[in-house]
Amino acid sequence: MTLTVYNTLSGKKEPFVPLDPNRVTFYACGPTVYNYIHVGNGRSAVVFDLLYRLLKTQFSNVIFARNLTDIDDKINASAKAEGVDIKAFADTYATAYQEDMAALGNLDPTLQPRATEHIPQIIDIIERLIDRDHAYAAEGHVLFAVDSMKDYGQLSRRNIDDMLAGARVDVATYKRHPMDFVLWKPSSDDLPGWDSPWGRGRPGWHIECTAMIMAHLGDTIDIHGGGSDLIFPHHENEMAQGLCCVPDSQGYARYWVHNAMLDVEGEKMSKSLGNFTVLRDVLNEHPGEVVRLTLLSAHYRSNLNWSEQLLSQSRQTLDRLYTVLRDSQDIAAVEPADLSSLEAVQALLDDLNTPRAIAALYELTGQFFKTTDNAERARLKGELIAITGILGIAQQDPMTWFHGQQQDGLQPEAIEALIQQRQDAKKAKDFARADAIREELKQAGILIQDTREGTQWSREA
RNA sequence: GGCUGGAUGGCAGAGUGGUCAUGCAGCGGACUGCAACUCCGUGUACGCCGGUUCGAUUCCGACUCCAGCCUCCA
Repeated sequence: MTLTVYNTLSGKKEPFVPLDPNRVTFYACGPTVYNYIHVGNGRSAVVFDLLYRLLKTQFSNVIFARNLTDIDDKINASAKAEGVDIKAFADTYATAYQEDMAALGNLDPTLQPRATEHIPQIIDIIERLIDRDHAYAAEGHVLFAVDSMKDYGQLSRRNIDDMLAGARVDVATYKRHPMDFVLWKPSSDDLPGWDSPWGRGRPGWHIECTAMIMAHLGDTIDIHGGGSDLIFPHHENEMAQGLCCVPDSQGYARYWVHNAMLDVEGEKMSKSLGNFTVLRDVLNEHPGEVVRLTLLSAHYRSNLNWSEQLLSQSRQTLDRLYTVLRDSQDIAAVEPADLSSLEAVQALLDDLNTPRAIAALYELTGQFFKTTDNAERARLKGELIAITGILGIAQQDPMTWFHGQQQDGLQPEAIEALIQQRQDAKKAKDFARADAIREELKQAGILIQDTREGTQWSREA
């Protein structure tokens, strides 16, 4: 069973065959660091982290780069509005981004290149584009000439004329063609800038990704990922640059993978609409694994409507998975001999079908609770661990999951003591006393269960 | 206006030309002193209209509605 992915470029689901199986190259668009990311941004990051994990099960050497765009007019404007240093401002949010990624359980990418560290490479690509007549300098700007490329619009399946019909922007006088986009723009003294053949300036959007890809991954990469809202213009323009700056290019990215948007009440969650939920606010209220599972609960190419109800369902799912792990603490997991024979893994290999994988996980838990055969339980535990390992969920110790962090309130020793008192009361048939203790614990946010494994407790979500 | 995707039971969400998705919630039952956990049982779901077919939620066409992109956006 091999991995298949939906390729935006072809509009079809295709088997994934890397150019070089010994070096799989994968680039995902990271954030422009000018504020805290919202949950929708988190979805993209989780989806591509999952793809990274999955690729690692199939190939020994996967190079995964996720960039940080730390030079951008929005950064400049926001920093100025707050009256802080631009670089310090960008660094603040870059750090916050890393924290958010970790909280979601995302692995560290192989590389996390930053735009400002690739200015020479950016200038080099622009020069090559000019040399090859795909770009031109005008009034301190350098622009990419879209009509110099016959397939421009291929990725987003649109032609220049159609786009012009819907265009609502004023066309800058220095553009030869209205759709031409900026590769380099002049910086005034109060803005970040670098010396270049076209004067002191800074890169336009799009170009930094191409520079980082070519610097670290190569002229042709296997997979390029990002949100579907980046298909046009961002990825279209990246592809145009990437193809045009290389003679006889073998392709810029061979597979384009795009995740669908997160919705709020049927509408895209976005910064411009202002209907977003800041990811770290959610992470303050819910465990990272709950947020992660929620973001994976729909297929990545389907819109996902964000809601509290969804979060609590994910919480329940994780409780169930952790219940299996808790009940099997004294059973050694048996590692599956063939990972790709597992239903859940097959589902994931089929274009990251996470809902089917989660359903398969449920099947496992059901089998686990039904059987009393420890050999089978050991096998099921092993399968569950293998699958949750790929999904990046249920990675904690089950007792840590249920007992939570040592916070304020009742400490474990006190809780255990009360539970013992309740056991004694039950033994003495003093059920009123037993229930009173249970109620007392509940008031303290502690729930107890008399399971077949003995009395268990957990902190209320 | 152009281009992409969607429309599945109370909710979430897969999938399929003809027998089951799955989960949550609900209902009934087992277990339990009671709860909870766990188990068992329980639902005339596939936007609308045509067509193809022995048979369509699934294929084809029209229609309605929704979302996304065409401007910064994951």
